[in-house]
Amino acid sequence: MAPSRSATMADVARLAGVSVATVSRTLSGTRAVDPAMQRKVTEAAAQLNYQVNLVGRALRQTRSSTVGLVVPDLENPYFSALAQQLSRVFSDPGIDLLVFSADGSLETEARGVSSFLGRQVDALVMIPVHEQLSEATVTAAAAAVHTIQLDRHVPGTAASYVGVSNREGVRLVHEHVSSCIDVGTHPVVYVGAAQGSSSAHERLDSMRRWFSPEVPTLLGDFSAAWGREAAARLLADGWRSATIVTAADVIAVGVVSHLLHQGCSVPGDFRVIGFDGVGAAAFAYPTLTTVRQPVEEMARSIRALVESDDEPSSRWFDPELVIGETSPGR
Amino acid sequence: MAPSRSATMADVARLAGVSVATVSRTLSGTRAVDPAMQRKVTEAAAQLNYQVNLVGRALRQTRSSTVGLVVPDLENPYFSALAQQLSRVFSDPGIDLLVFSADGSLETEARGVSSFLGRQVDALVMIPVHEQLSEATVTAAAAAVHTIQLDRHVPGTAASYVGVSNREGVRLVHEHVSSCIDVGTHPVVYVGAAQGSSSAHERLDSMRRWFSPEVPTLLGDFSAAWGREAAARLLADGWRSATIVTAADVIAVGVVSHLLHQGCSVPGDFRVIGFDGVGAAAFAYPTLTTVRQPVEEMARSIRALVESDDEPSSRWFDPELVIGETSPGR
DNA sequence: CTGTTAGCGCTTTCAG
DNA sequence: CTGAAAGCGCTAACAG
Repeated sequence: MAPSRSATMADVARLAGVSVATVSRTLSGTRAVDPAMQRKVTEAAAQLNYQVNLVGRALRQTRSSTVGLVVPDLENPYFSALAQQLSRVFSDPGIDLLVFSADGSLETEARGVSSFLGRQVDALVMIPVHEQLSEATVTAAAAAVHTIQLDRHVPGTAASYVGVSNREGVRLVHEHVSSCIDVGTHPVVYVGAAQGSSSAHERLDSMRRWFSPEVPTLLGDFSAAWGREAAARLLADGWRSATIVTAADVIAVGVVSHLLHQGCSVPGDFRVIGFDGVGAAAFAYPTLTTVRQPVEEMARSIRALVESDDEPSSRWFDPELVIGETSPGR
Repeated sequence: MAPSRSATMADVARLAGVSVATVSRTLSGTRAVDPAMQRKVTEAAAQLNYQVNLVGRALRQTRSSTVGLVVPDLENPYFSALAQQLSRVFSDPGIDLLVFSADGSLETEARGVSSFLGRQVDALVMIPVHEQLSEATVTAAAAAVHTIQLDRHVPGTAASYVGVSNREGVRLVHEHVSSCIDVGTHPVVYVGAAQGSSSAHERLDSMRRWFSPEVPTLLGDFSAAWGREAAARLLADGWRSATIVTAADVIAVGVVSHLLHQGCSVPGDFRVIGFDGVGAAAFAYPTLTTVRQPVEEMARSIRALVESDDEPSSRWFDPELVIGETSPGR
């Protein structure tokens, strides 16, 4: 079927023999309408297969019942989990969550934000690509619309923030590891992601705080490929046993995979600990000891922020340690 | 900073001392404008921090430089991979790809589609939730705008289709398995997803065609949890060795994980084969033998369809077998 | 409860 | 090349 010009409210009004105002009121239910007219309108609309033009509505109302979400990347399972939870919590009050991927690029991120602003979103949720370099974009967003940063934090902006306490997460890891081994004599290594995102930054800082300022550190990105490479480097450097704390489950999966392929024992030789606790990684073999983030609660908290019209505020959730086979309890 | 009413073209025109038409022409570059005026406009716009209101533009132009993507679920790594690739290919020609998750629900899917239609998207890409029950929604979409079904197919609609040949995928699996074992005497089991999506359907049909009409079959959903459960059932039913073909990598990960936890050998006792070949599953231990879909090419093909204004058409890509450790070559 | 009408911000004829 | 003005489809005053 060839796309045909679609019916407008005026068409419906004409067919139903009423005014456009009555059509509008019937269809959006903003005001009482005589039941008889209501029926005529509904029938005419059905007959013409009328679909409300949200662009017209948004232009008039200067809002759009839409919340925009800008993520750095959709292939990171943690981000897709957040996106999925957010869609779900906004579905209920009839708000459409639209997702835009910045594809790891600051320029694309800026484009996504101005696109959403130009579309008159009611609120903007974003996981900033970079801790410093995304500042202009976050600031621009916050100046125009209610903006909530998620997971990653650009300091000094007027936007709200929802995330997990990375410091508490690493504290849980430290507590767990301490109860299993003697942290003073057994080596602990950190495989993280390069500075740039606040979560990477905070996790590294917390490692230094809870374990040791000199904790050996390998920094790459949030990917399984990087996990493999990091493990290869450790082995090449002569490590034969250690506790490897990682910045994300995907990294941990790569680390574990490489170690096992090289004939190392996990957790015998190497304990491995992940971060995030969402996605299929949790179901892999062996199961991961990880820090689980409460993504569902975080999503609900964001909805609450969007609905309230309070001052920008920040909320840190406490994560939870999940014991798996890559680092079992004592 | 409190969100303030943002500047409009009229404001820019006033400040620059020109007409709104000139502002429009300068900013969108649709027509030649005197360089001097151009400069005045650009400066005024910068000074007022002017951002074009895309809603006004879309209302006037009846299009929006936007393509909508409706997926059943963002947590399925295959879908997020497609979403990511699509964002990337549309980024180049300056089209925003906006993603909406139907959260597995037909109602939400319908809402997503009418939302995009109401927003005047230039084209709509959708992975239908259900092979039959999504028909009304796909048809409605196709009647209003250029619509392309992706991965899953609702028969008998006027929408284009881009996907992989599941029959060819299963043929590759059959060829591989036949070269490793005697398919006549060694058991082959299929762990799939319940009918509903065309891909699940086609993969099962192809299993029956290439292997045997009586191939033992367990149907669940596209999740690692289901993979685990299916493996548990197989063991409970007394299976001690088999080749397990699955409908997706996430399922395969769950199957492998459960088997290894129960002390079975993979691929010694059980060979396991996945489908999709994207995401972190490929980096897990042991590595998966799987059927890789050419997601990048598929995304490019969709962009080509959107850009051309031809009749609806369908395109099936050939997948590729990737040998991993869960079912090595002979 | 219903109808008329004025715009939301923008692009695009149409004159000049 | 520039400006005035119409109008995209809708909702919200306002008057009846």
